[in-house]
Amino acid sequence: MEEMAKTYDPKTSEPALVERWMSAGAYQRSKGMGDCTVVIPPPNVTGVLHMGHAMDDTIQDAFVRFMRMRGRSTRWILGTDHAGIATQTKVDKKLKEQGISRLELGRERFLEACQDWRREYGGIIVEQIKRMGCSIDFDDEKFTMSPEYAKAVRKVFCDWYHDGLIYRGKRIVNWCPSCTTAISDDEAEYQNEKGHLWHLRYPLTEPVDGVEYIEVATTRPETMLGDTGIAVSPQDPDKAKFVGKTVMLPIVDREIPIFADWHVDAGFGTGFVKVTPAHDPNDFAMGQAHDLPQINIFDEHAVVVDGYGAFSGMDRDECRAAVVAWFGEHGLLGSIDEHEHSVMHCYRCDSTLEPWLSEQWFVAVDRLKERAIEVVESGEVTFHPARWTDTYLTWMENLKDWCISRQLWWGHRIPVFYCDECGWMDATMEDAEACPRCGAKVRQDEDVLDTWFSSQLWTFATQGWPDHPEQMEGHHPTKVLVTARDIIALWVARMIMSSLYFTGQIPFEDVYIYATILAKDGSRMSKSKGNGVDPLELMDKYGADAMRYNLLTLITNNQDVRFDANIDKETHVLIDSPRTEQARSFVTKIWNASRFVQMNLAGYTPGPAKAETPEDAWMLSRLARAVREATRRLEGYEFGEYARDIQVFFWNEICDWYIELCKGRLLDGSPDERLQVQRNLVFVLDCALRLLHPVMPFVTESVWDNLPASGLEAHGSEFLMLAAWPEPAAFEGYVDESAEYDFELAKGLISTVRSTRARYRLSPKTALRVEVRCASREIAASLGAQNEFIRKVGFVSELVVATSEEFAEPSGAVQVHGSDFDAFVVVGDLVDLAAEAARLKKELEKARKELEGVQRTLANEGFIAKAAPDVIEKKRGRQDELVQTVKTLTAQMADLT
RNA sequence: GGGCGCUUAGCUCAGGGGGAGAGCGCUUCCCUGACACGGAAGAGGCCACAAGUUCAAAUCUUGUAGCGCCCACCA
Repeated sequence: MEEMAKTYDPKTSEPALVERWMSAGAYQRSKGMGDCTVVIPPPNVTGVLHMGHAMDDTIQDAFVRFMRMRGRSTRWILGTDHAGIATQTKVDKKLKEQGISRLELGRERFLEACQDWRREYGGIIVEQIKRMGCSIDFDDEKFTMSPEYAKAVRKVFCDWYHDGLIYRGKRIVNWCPSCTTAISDDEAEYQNEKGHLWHLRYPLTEPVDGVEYIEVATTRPETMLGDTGIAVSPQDPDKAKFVGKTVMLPIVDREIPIFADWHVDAGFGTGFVKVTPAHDPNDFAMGQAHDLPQINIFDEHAVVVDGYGAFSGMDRDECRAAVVAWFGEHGLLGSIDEHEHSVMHCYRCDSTLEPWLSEQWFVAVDRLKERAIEVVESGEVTFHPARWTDTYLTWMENLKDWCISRQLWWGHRIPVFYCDECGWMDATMEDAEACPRCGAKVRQDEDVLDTWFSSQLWTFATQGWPDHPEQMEGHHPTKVLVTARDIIALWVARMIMSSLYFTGQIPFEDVYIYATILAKDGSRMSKSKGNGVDPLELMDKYGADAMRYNLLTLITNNQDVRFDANIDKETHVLIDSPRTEQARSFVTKIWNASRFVQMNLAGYTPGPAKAETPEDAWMLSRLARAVREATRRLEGYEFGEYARDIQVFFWNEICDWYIELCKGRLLDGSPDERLQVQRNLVFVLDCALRLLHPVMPFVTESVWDNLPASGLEAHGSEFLMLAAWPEPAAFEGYVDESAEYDFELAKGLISTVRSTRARYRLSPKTALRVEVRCASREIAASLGAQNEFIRKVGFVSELVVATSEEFAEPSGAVQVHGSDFDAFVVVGDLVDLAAEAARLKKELEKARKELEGVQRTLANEGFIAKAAPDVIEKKRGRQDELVQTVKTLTAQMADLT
C-alpha cells in the first residue's frame, strides 16, 4: 500500500472526493430497512450560503450519513424556493440598471427575465451545498415553480377554495407604496422612530355641557380625511357623556359618531381616538364592530385620491404637513408632543408601510389548526429541543387567517377566473378562456400567492403528489425537518396544516430547531452590518470538515450561539476563526494518527481484534463505550455532545494513550505481538473513522481509502460513507470495567511521575526509580501487572510496587500522596528543597481547608440523618483520605526542614 | 406588554443538588522515528446579585440587574 501523504490538504482532496462520491451514485437514495427521508429547507434561488444554511445542512448531512451507514433507506431531497419578493426585487434592480422598467416590459417578458436570472444565478447555492460535502441527491433537484410543483400548488388552492377554506375579503394589509405590494405581517419589520403626537380638535355637532369640541391625539394626522368615528374607553367616566354624540369632521365636513370600545386606553393621549377603518388595523376592527364606513383616502402609491380638494394628489408626507397647517390656520391645532413609536417597514425596500384596505385572498385557519395542534400535543410531531413545542402551540392558538395574495408577478398566479359580464368566478385546475355560464371572455386574478403558500407543500409536492401518490409510499411522513426557529410559525406550522389536510399524514416525525448563529459580539449577523461570516471563506481557509465539526460542537441547549471569528472591518474578509482552526487541528490529528498506523502495517493480515494486554482491554472497552455513546447521541439529535465526545475519545484516548502504548510492541515486539497490535489498531481506527464520518466525511473517507480491511465485517464496500455503522450491540462484549479501572490507576501513576519531574525541572527523559505504597493488595497487583508499560511510558527505570505492610520508604524520594497509592519518586539530590517545601505548604493548606469542610459536614446531624448512605460513605472515605494526606504532608515537611 | 434564553477561568463555551471543566490564549520544558495544526506539566474562577427551599445550592424556587431573541402592539 502506498504511503499516505505527509500533510492532508482539504482544499484539493475535498472537491475531488465529492466527484468520486457523486459519480459512484453514493448520494442517491439508498435502500435498506426502515425509511429516512429528509427534505432540505429549500434555500432561495437568489441566495448564497450563509452560516445558518451551513449549520442546517451540516446537521442534516450528519444525520443522513449516520442513517445511511446504519442501513436505513435514505433519501435527502434537494430543491430551491422561487422566493417571490426576493427574486423579483433582484431582477427589478438588474433591469433598472439597464434602464428598463418592469411595467414597460410587461408581465410575460418580466417572468422570462426571472427565469433567465434563475438559470444564471440559481445554481450558486446548490454548488455551495455540494462544496460542504452534503450527501443530498443532486441528480433530482426540485423547484417550487417547476410545472409539477405548480400543479400541486394549484390543486391545493382549488381544493381549499372549493372547501370554503380560501376566501376573498377586504382587509387591512401592510402595503408597501414603493413595491406596490402587500407585505405579510411576518415580513414587515418594526423600527422605533421618533415622531410626534399631534392634538387635533374636532368640533362637536352639539355642545356637551358647554364643551364645544373634543381633542384627539394622533401620530398620523393625514389619515383624518378618512375618519369615520371617534372612540373612547368604556372605562373612562369622564367620557361617558360624549358617547352617542357626534362631531363634525373638519375639512371633509362629515358627521361622525362617538362610541366606546375596549381598544381604547383611557390613560393615553387625550382619551379620544380618531377611528380610520381603512388605514389602521385596530380602527378596522373597531369599524367592523361599530358598523363604520371604510373610506380609503390613498391610492396604491399612498397618494391622496380625488375628492379632497387641494389635498388630492399629495403624497402622505405632503398631506400630513398640509393637514397640520390647515388645523393651525383654523385654530383647531392643540399641542404637539414628541413621541417615539414603532413603525412598520418593508423588509425589502425599507419604505414605511401603509396600512391599506384592499381585496385580498385569505386562508381560513380555524378548521386546519385543530389537528395541527393535536399532532404536536400528542407527540406525533416532536420538537427538539422540547421547549419549542410551547412556542409552536402558543403561536397556533393565536393564529389568525392568513393573507396569501401578493401583488407580484414572480410566483404562482392565483388560479381564479372572473367573468365581468355575468359575475361568474371560480378557481380552476385548467386556465379558463370563456365563461362557462355566459360565454364571455374571462380574466384571471392578477395576484400571485405568498411564497410560503407553495413551500408549505414541500414534503409531499416534492414526492410526486398529487399525480403519483405511489412515490410517497414509504417516504412520507419524512423523518426530520431541520430548521431555524424564526420560521416555526411561517413554515413549520403551515406544513403541518397542509400535509394533514392533503395527505392525511404529518409531514415529519421530528422537528429539529438549531440555535441562531450570532456574530462574535452577540449581535445578529447581517449584510448591512457586514459582520457575517462567509462559510465559503471558512471552507477555503480550514476545509469543509473543520467548518462542519466546529458547527456541530457549537450546538448546545442554548437558543443562540456566538461564532468566534474575526472579520476585517473594512473589507469584511475573514481574518481568522480560532475554533474552526482548532477543528482543523483535529482533522490533521486524524490524518496523522492514521498515517502512523498505516506506516506500521508491514506484514499485516486482517484478523479479529483481541485484548492481549491491559491497554488493549482498556482501549476496546473505551471503544465499545464510544460506539454506544455516539449512536445514542445521534439517534437523539444530540449533535453537539456527539461531536465533543468523539474528539475526546479520538484524541485523548486513542492518540495520547493507546497509540503511544502500542509503539513498543509495534516497533520492538515479536512478529505475533506486532500482528495483533496491528489488527487492534486497524480495528480501533476503522471503528473511530466510522463514528467520525457523519461530521467529518472528507478526512475520514480519505484515510479509510488508505487503510486495509480491519476484522470488522462489512468492510468490503467501496466507500466509508456506504460502510456499516458500528452497532452498539455488537460491541457490548468488549466492555470491561475492571480493565478500565486498572488502566486509570496506571495513568494516574504515570502522570504523577511526569508531574514530579516537571516540578523539579528535570528533563522528561530523566529515568527515575519509583516506589509505590498501595492502599490495597488489589491495587498493588494491578500496578504490578502493568509494570512494563508504566516503566516505558513514564520513563521509570525501576518500579517497585508494594502494600503498606511490605513497604519501606526509600530515601532521597519525593512523596506524592494519592487516594489509591503514595508514590515515592526517587530524585536523589536533584531536588530544590525550598521549592518543594513551598509546594508542600500550599498543598497542606488546601487539604486542611477541605478537611475542615468535610468534617463540618459529617458533624452535621442533619446530614447523617438525611443524606443518602452512599454519599455519607463517600464523604467518610474522603475524610479518611484527607486525614492521611495531612498526616503525610506534615511528615514530609518535617523531613525537609 | 406577553413569553423564552443567557450571565461559570483573559476569550469562546460545556456541565449541573454532595470533591469547579474543555478548547484557545498564557507560563515552563520537549523539534522522542504520526503529528510543533504536536507532546508533557502548570498558573488562572467566592460559577451575575439577593432572598428562599434543603442536612447540603454553581446546580432547584422566587426576585433583581444586564445582555439577547421571539410574539403582540400604543392611537
